[in-house]
Amino acid sequence: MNRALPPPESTDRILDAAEHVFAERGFAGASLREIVGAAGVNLATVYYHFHSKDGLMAAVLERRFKPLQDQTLARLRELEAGAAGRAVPLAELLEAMLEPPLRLAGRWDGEGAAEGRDAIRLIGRIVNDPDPKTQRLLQRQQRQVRAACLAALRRTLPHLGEPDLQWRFEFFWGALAFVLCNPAKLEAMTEGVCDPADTDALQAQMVTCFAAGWRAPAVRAAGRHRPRPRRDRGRIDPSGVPRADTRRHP
Amino acid sequence: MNRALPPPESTDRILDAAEHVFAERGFAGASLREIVGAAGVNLATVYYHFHSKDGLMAAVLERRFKPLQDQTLARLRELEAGAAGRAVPLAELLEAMLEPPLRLAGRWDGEGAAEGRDAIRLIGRIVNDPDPKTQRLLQRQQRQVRAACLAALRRTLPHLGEPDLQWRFEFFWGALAFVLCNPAKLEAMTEGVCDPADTDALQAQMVTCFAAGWRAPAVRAAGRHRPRPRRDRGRIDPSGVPRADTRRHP
DNA sequence: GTCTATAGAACGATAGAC
DNA sequence: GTCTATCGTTCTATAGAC
Repeated sequence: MNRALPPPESTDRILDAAEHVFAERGFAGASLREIVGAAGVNLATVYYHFHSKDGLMAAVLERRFKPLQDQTLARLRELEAGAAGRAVPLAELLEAMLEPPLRLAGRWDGEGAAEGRDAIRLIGRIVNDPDPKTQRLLQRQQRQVRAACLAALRRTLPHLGEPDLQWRFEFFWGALAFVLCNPAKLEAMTEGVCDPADTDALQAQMVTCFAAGWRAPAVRAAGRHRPRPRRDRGRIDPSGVPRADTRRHP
Repeated sequence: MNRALPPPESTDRILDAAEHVFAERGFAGASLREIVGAAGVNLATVYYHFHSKDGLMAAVLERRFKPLQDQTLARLRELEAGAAGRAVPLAELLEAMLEPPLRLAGRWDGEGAAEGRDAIRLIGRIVNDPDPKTQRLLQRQQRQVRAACLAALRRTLPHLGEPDLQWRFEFFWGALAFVLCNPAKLEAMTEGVCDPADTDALQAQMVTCFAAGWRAPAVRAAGRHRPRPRRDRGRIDPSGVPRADTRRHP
């Protein structure tokens, strides 16, 4: 297909290979030897350019996150400008949040082929990684976009209190990451009913589901966080979760 | 607190420690040495009882999944019986799906302390793990519950087509896993607005958001999966996903 | 069943020639 | 900048005494 393009520099080949292997095996499960094998370079080259496994991962993430951020922020600014002081319609906000990741995920066939898929799968991996180092990196990257989205949502959904808004905001990203980051699983679980490559269907379903979900009334702030007040409504189930006879140290 | 209980068997201590370390570091990132250190047993003991790292992980998961499954299936049967042929109300279905994991996650303070949290964090880890071996194990475990939930939902939400239903079903579990499996991140990201220990608030928000989202109309089946038909509505953004010219060193 | 001791392999990282 | 060669560590897993 693309014959005229110059061969990718070795750093790009390393980043591409690392993205793939990290997405496939996770950070801890990936070995630099598999990465350099796939990239067709030497082990020492990685250390020369990125000086550690951590540094390589940081470079891989930065390459993807920056454009995603920029695109989303640009779309939001555009919407706010067009709204001229009024609240931006909910569906448009949702689409602005969805479009950059979906466009990346949609690069599914053709020349970009596996690139987008690996990138998205990797993002899905790390947003669920509790490792503090990863989380700091991620949080720093997402802070600005998150604030911008929430600010717009507050104006569009003034009936929601802050906890309502942020819980549902997390639901949104969680749902998106879940279906995007593990396409093989989605297809297997739904037995082909949901096609992870069909980003148009995904976008439509996300917009429909969350526009309605976010418009739902605020949850009345019931006396929050009394230790365990959950009503045991008509329980039968005799099997409890295993009790404290499973303990840590005697 | 609980003094009369017999000391936990070494297999239970190993399972508890493994659950904690697997949740903290992931499967690949966890080392058996850290696990046996926390469990206060010898390395060989693990191999005697579980005969491999894989076997240990399988045992850890089985201990948690079985009760979760049984509880959900029991709740669903109970609801269907009470409905006597009519469709089960949506809110009750949602609560039946939420209660078992939330009860496990809610074991947050008191004697069970970190147990439930580790279990839930681990589940959150593995549902997002693309490793085929993990996925087969998970799929086998979840198959029955998934089918039962979907069957009930089909009766309660007859206006939804099969793709609508299953997309939104995945959104639901994705959202739940996202907020449950990484409590530290949720609290940091929301700057304390969302308290992951407040499972009552989480349940209320999930029910409200997804009851509305699932009741939303079906997405009209637009001519599905033409390669890249997404309308570029009034784009400004010149920054595409980075092509191969974003590099590290000039 | 529970231990010590260690095999055997893979890992991240570095030194140093070119 | 790119290579080969290797260091030192850590890992899963096993052998064999008690």
